[in-house]
Amino acid sequence: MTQVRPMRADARRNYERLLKVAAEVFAEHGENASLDDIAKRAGVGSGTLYRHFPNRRALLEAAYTDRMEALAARAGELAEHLPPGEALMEWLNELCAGTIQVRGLKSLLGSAVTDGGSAAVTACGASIKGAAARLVEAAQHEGALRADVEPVDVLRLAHGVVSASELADGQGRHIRRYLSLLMEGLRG
Amino acid sequence: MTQVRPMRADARRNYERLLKVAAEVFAEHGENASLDDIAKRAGVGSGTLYRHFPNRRALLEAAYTDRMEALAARAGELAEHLPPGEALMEWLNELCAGTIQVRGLKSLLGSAVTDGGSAAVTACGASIKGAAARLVEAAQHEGALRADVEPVDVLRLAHGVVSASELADGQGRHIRRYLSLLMEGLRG
DNA sequence: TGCGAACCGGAGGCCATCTCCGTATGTTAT
DNA sequence: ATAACATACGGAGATGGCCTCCGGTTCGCA
Repeated sequence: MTQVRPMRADARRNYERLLKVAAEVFAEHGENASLDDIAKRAGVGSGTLYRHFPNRRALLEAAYTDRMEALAARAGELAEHLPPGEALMEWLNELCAGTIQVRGLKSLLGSAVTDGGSAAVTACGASIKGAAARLVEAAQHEGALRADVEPVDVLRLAHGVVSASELADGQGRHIRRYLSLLMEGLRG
Repeated sequence: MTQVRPMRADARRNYERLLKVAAEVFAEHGENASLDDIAKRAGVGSGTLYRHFPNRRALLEAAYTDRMEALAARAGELAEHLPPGEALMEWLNELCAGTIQVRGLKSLLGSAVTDGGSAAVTACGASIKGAAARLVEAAQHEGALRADVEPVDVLRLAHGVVSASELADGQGRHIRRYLSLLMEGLRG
C-alpha cells in the first residue's frame, strides 16, 4: 500500500500542510467548511487539494485519523483500569464528548458504522469498531450488557446520543445523562 | 395574524402550488433540495418563492405543518386505546417512522426541540411538544416512566434513535428495536 | 375601462465545488 | 552540472445553488 516511488518533496510538503490546516478548519467550522478556503489557508491551489484528496470525506478522514486511533487506543487503557461495564460507559462518554468538541468528527464516526455506505472500510473505522467490539463483548461476558446487541448497535446509538445532545445545547452538557439512560436500557 | 386584506388570487395560487411542490421535493430529495428547483417545478420565479417564504426553514415548516399536526393529533388517539406506557412507545415509533419516510421532516422536528435555536417557537412545534408532554406525564403518573426525564428529553432521544437508525439502513428497519432499548432505559 | 397597488419573473451577484491543462519544479541519469 | 522526463502545481473557469432587486405585468376595485 506504500507508494512505489516516494512522493516528491513538494508534494509531501503540501500534503502535510493541507492535513494540518484541514484539521484546524474542520474543527472550527465543522465538516462543511469551504475546501477552497482550506486550500487557500494552506497556501495551495484548489487543484492540489483535490489531487491529494478526491473529495471532502477523504480529507476529513485523513485529517482525523490520528484522533480516531487515539480514541480506539483509549479503549484499551480503560479496560485495564475499570470493570467492563464501567469501561464501556466511560469510553462511550469520551467518544461522544470528542465527537462534540471536534466538529467534523461526527460524520466520520457516523460513516464508520454505516451499512450501505462506501464499500471501503477505512482503517480507522475498523480500529474504532474493533475497540468497541472488545469492550462490548467483555461487558456482555460479565453480564453488564444484554447479549442481543452488537457492537455496531452500541456505536450507532452513541452517535444518536450525540445527536440528541446537540439539540439541547451544542456543548454536550447532556451527554452523560443521556448516555446513562441508554446504558440502562442496554443492561437489559 | 390573518391577512388584513386577502391575498390576491394569483398570489394565493402560487403560494399553494409552492407548498404542494415543496412537500414533494423535500420528501424526495431531503431538506437540502434546491429551492430554485422547487420554484421551477412550481412554474414560478425564484423571486416569488422567496417573497412567500423568506428562507428554507420557513418553506419547510409551511410544507409540513399538516403532517406535524397529524402526528400531534395521533397522540390523543393512541392515549385513548392503549395504556400510557404503550401509547408513548407506539407514538414515538410512528413519529420516528414518519421522520425517516418523509425526508426533510427530521430537521423540522429537531429544531422544535432545540434550545438555543430561533426564538420563535412554531405552532406545530408547540403541538408536538404538547402531545409529547401529555403522553410522558401520563406514563410517569402510572409509573411506566422514570420521573426525572422531561418530555423534551424524550423527543430529543427519539430524534437520536432516528439518527442511529439512519446509520443502519435508511429505511428505519431498526427503529423499533432501538426504541425499545431506549424505553427500557427510560423506564427506570 | 382605467388606475394604483400588489405581485411576478428571472437576470445577476455571490460563493462553493470540482476539473482541466499550461507551466513550474523536483528527480535521476549522464 | 545539466539535460530531460515525470510529477506536481495553481488558478481560471464551468457548473450549480442561494438570494436580491427592480422593470414589467396582473389583479381588483371604482
